Amino acid sequence: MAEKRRSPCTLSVKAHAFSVEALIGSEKRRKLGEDDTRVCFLEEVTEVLELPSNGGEREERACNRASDRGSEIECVSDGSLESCDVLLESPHPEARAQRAPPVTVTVPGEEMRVDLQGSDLWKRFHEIGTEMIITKAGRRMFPAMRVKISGLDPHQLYYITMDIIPVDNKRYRYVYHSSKWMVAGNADSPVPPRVYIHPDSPASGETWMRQVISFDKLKLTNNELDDQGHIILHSMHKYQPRVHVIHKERGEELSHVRAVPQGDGTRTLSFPETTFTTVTAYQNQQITRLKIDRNPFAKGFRDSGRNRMGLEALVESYAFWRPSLRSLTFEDISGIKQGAPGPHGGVGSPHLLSSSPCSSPFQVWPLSPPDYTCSRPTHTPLHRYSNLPEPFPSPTSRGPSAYDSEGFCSMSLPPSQIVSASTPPYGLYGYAFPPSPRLIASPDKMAAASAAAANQNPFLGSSPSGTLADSLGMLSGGQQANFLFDSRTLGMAGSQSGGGASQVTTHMG
Amino acid sequence: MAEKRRSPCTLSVKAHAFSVEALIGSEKRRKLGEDDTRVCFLEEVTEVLELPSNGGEREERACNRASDRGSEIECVSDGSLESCDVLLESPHPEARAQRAPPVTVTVPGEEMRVDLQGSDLWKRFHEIGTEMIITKAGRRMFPAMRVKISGLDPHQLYYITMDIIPVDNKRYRYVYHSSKWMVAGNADSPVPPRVYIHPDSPASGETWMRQVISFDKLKLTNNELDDQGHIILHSMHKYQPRVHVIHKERGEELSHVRAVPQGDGTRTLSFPETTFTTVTAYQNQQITRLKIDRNPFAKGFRDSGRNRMGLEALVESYAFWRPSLRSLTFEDISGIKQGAPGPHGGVGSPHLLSSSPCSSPFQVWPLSPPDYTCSRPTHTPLHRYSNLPEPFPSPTSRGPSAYDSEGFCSMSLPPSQIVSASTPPYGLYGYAFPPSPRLIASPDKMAAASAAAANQNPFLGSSPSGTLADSLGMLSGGQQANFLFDSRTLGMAGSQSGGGASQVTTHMG
DNA sequence: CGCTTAGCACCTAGGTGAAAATCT
DNA sequence: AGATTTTCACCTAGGTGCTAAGCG
Repeated sequence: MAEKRRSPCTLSVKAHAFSVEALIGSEKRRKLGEDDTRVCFLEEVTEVLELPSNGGEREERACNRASDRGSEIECVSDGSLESCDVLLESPHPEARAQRAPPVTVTVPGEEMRVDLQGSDLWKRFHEIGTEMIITKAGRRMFPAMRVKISGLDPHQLYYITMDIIPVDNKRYRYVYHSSKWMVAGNADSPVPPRVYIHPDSPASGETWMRQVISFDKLKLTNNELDDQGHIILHSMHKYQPRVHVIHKERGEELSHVRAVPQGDGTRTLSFPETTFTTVTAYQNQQITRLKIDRNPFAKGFRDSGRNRMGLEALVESYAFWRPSLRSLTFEDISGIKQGAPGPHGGVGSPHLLSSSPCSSPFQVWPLSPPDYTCSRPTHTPLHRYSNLPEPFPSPTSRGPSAYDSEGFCSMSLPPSQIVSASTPPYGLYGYAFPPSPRLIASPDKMAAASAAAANQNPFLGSSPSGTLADSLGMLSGGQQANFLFDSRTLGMAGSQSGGGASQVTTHMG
Repeated sequence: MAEKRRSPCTLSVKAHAFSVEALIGSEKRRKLGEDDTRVCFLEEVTEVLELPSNGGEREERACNRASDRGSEIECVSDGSLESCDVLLESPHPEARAQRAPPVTVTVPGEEMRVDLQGSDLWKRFHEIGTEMIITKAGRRMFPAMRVKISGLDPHQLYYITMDIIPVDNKRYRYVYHSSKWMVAGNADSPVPPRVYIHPDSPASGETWMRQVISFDKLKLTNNELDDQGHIILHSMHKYQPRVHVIHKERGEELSHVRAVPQGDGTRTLSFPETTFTTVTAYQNQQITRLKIDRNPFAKGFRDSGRNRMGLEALVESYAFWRPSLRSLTFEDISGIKQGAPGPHGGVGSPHLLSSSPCSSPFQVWPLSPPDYTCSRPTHTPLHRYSNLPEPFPSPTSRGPSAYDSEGFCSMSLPPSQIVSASTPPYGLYGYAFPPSPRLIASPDKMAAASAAAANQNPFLGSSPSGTLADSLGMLSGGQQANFLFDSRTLGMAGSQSGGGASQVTTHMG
């Protein structure tokens, strides 16, 4: 099966050029793990920013971005064991200084909190320097943005949208020699701004809060003439995704166009760890690896997994095609290893083919953390890299935590843990959330809703799922009957739902 | 490849019991074909029915159905070459007699027309006796309901929903001996009524009219405890799908629940050829065959196709596993044939393994058309069976018309037409409509919409696709700026869009 | 015996990065 | 030489009817 692939055990041509630094990666932080949903005990951080109109460094950099409407919240809080210094980082110090109270609040006392799901994975990428492939036909993001929102008025309607704005006005190029992104000039000319409207929009606050709001259907393209509605970006630029929560005013659906996104009923949220650089082909091998290890659709490029033959068979077949097994080069080893860090360690020769570039003769620790400033628009301190030399986890151990498996270095782990890689990583990350049909942000809007028995008219009666009611606007409550979430309540709720996720709390009317 | 299937060339165990009548089928009507979208020159039929409140035979039969709200339109018009008598049929003669003018019309002069897409295929099934499988997990319908609507107010918002009501209060069983559905008692107790809300809802009339509105994501289940929002039905009962067009009143989205579906802003449409009997396993072999031949997902059960080996290889491999090739039984032949009516005729022995039960020694014409009255709630005359003995089409010819390929009898066609089956039926029927991304009823609502360049604020500016505007309710027009379609205009439009489709025109406010 | 269910092989549909080809 | 496009094998995800087993 695996032999069908033309060269399953070799790095790309660019592998000849990658640097040792790039192969090592700044791995650390191994959590008690419970996937992305593990509990966060850290205090949430509230950053309510009011960008007056135009101004500040960012405004000058961002060409096509669609900001400057409503208040913008940036959240960097983190439930992981990472240094809490990060919590106070902000890519926009000038904006943080303006920290302003929320403007007119339609529902006084209501407080909205947003958790970024999969924050840990995002940070793993961010530490390396997240890259997102863009293609003419449109390419999904991985990871995808997933948020969980609290504090909405359950009976009000909201649109939730996402856009992606430039982080600066620079163009970048990746220097293999130094494994760094370097400025390569000014940004290209603006592209048509686009917004991805979450397909469940509009929906009630109740509906939104009940589900993880996923943007995994969103696609990025570099085709400026795209007619598929994908988000158009420039390659080799840095971007920041943003989520917008837009309160739908009753009776205003067909008018007051401009008021919708600009009014106080709109909140804009961004998570600095979700910034990324657009590419048409991955530049950093670590990014490639992490994508392959975590994106289920790239499973074909993992050599671990249940369908894999054992080490012996692999070596045999490999020797069959490449008779000079004994004269394996670094490229050979890396190639084998890159995809097959899994089931071998426990049964075969864990040293010969153990699992990562780290085991290569070139393996070294970086003397200093890589400079990621190019990948972050801020002056963020690099605290997170301070504990780099921690032992790496098993590259493919598939324990209860999705974040325990990375596929990097395994040398410090006993072979038994490596063997556990043979159990496939099904259901990791959000792609296999526990099937809670109504709660998953479905592409279909779960449109078929129970119209509640006991009534001949399917449009009458209560709607257990709420979907029908949401879609048909049959909610009985109104602005007079709002649920009020205060910050204390939400803070407590954080220990139930938002573990490990970036969070933000704000007021919204 | 094909040999992997355990018994690719045998009928099911039930094959021993099927009747010759069931194998023959009432085939006829071979059109010039242009798929489902071929032009219809027949005059459209308008049937505006006002079901007063309760009354009529049907009301007594339907137990759980959610009718009796708004006016209900039944349409049986047809653009095919079928006898035009059908055009005047109605399953509800008593209702037809009442043919009433539309009730309060919000927009005077506006006339709504609905075309059933794929009407020809529906009729093919209907002639046999459509069966739909229901499962615990939910099963899609095939064919799926697809309609095209004209005459809506482009600037108003509408919900489009579908429900499925019992045709009578009977339970049925299929008698293999006579290939008929027979009444087997009274209907089972009612099930929770459910409504499938088209995922694009709500959307503007403009949006709805621009696309084929497909209900192919709808699923049927026999699980009365279903929590997936699927439509719950009883097995072995007869049902009629209905489409509802519900005008969304501005400002009423959160109240006046009952008014929404009952008011004059609601139109209910049903197409008698879409009635079906629910089953947990197909009863009539003809239905099985037609499903396999037309549903792309059942392609694995067709033995035609590009990946198929030639007849010789097929026979060889068949003989390999079943050494008694020379003593092929009818079951053997039927088995081969059932799946492989395709590439053999032109190259090998078209008589030995040619393509259908019709070529079996049992092949006969039915002396009288099968009694389908059970499958139709009406006293519809059986005109459509009058021209039964017409030559059958190529079973797998894949010409420009999806309706030219059926997989029944090929004996009257030259081998060359049969060989053409080797070109796969990709893109037939609606599953592969010409990709007009914005116009296809997408599960995603095409949420990422262009916010029109030229504006920093993505929520401002015009929306070329209309999607953003529709979703955010930013249409500038209102009730004062309605497009008016009169019946003449719509009739002309029929030659562009609704060819071969069932149509209905009504007034709607 | 009739009907239902669960597992299966076989598909469609489409998301991956690799690699080669092409563009600039 | 760098960036982009295209094609491909290999996946996920899920829709088919078949089959055998289960149920009443």
